[in-house]
Amino acid sequence: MTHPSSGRPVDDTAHAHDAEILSARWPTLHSQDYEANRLLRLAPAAEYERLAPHLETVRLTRRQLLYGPNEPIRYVYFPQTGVLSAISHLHENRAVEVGTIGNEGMLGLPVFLMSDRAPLEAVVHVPGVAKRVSADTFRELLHDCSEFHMVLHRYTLAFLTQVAQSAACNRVHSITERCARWLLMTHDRMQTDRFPLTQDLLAIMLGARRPGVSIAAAGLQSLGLIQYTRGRIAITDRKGLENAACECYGIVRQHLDRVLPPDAQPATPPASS
Amino acid sequence: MTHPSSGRPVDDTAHAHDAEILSARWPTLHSQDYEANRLLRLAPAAEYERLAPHLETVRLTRRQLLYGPNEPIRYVYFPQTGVLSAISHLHENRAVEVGTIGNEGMLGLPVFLMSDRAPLEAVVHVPGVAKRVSADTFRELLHDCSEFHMVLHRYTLAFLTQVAQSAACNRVHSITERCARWLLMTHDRMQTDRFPLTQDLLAIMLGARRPGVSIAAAGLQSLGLIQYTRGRIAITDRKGLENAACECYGIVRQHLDRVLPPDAQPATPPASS
DNA sequence: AGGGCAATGTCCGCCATCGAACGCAGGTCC
DNA sequence: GGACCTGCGTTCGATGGCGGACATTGCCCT
Repeated sequence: MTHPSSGRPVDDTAHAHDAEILSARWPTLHSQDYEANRLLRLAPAAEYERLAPHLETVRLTRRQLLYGPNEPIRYVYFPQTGVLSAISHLHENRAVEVGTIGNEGMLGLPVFLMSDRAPLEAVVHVPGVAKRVSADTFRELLHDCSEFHMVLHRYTLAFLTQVAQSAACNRVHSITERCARWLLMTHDRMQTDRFPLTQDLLAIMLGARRPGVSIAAAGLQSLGLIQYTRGRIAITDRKGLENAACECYGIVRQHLDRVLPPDAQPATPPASS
Repeated sequence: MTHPSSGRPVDDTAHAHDAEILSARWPTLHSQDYEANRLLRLAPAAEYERLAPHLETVRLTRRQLLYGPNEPIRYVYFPQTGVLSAISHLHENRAVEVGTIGNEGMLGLPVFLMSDRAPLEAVVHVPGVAKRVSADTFRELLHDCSEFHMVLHRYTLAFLTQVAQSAACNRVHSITERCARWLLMTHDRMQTDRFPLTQDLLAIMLGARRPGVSIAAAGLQSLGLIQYTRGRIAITDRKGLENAACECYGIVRQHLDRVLPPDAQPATPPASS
């Protein structure tokens, strides 16, 4: 099932049809070609080089559980593609997404924040590829990476902001608004307009019932904003979706891009100037 | 209106009747007597001493705005008594609390996290006293305080957990449950069973309407769990309240106490071993 | 081609909460 | 003592979303 040859992604549970997504990218791990993950991209060259040998590229498959609530976190993930979710579980069967992680961020903040676990579950939402480091190695390496340390601080704040906004949003906004917001956030983290997503899953993400999401999604579709069939969804009118979504989308996005500009270079320049 | 003599708290808007709360405490800023704030308490002596000269004690008055959304944060606050709230503001008039801060924590995490602002508002909820440092000084001092740095990392995680839990809680639990939870969280941060609190304010905190809170509060009172009149509330049956509250209370509390034990000593022991 | 499952559409009754208003009472100030 | 404000209780209709169930429709598998 896996393909244990040299540079290939480690993969426990891959489906064959996920493979083509990543065909172009992986053997060039630690050189200066474009790094898809925003955080790694913002690491200065020296610190990136230090990290690189310990980064392994793995494939993330749909619904894969990366860690459970209050379980020790064994790896820290830097997604290149795909989308992950941090999910809070309440008393049996109720579960709500509290945070979304894609190539703008990392999964495993608790490791950075001096703990080895958190009461959240991490699940793969949209399949993709990530680089990962073992938690222990990561902890050690951080000592010598002051610049990257700061990058992670900023990301921590951005993530905190996202979660905080969700707390308010979950209280105030309608299913349709939240649905639109969620789709936009996911779209931001994707390279294509089409991605796999069932309404079942979406319902959990939004902390709503599936029929409710069904209606909301049908509404958005009838407005021509999205289009979906059996677990595949396509964003067909982004502007329109932004209108349909609540303000929360813009607030979180702007804050993220302010503290971690998507096109910024590392503060200690690679070689020039 | 203020009292600019030597060690006295700076105070822009104090009401006279808040004064007795703090009569015993303030002139002994930087010595090793018991520090009321859990984070400062966990700082090793050397680092605490470095911080101490820059800490000024201020009085926090009810409804005082400590900073507004997206405003530069000028001070970092370590409450000794009283309770603060981080509030998310949505499109005009809707506002929801996303985090609570008392003597277990600090206000101004964005400063620690390499930013100078966040889209949250910070308001005093229950009057009290806090130590504060200017944001700039705090940033500088942090470089030399690696142990305290770690403490703050842990607190960041605890706060993140609290906010994440609120996101889920806000989506799922009833007003009564959230009301009970909120009272418990506040009670944890208080030294007494009675404190000022209007249902108006409580409604904002819970992101609900005032009449809704009125009913929930009346319910809790009729069960003998609390008691209130005109802006003063008393916790009369803590155990009972814990039963009435949702699981979120316990989850957040346990997580906090695990990453930052309330009675722990600084990791670099004062003199022994 | 047909069985079966996964994903979606839809219907019902119901309840918590909303939105907006009005009435009352305790405390404060003149 | 009276005016006033703030905090609390309560009412009414409206409604979004819940809980649970059932009917469809693609897609996959054999």
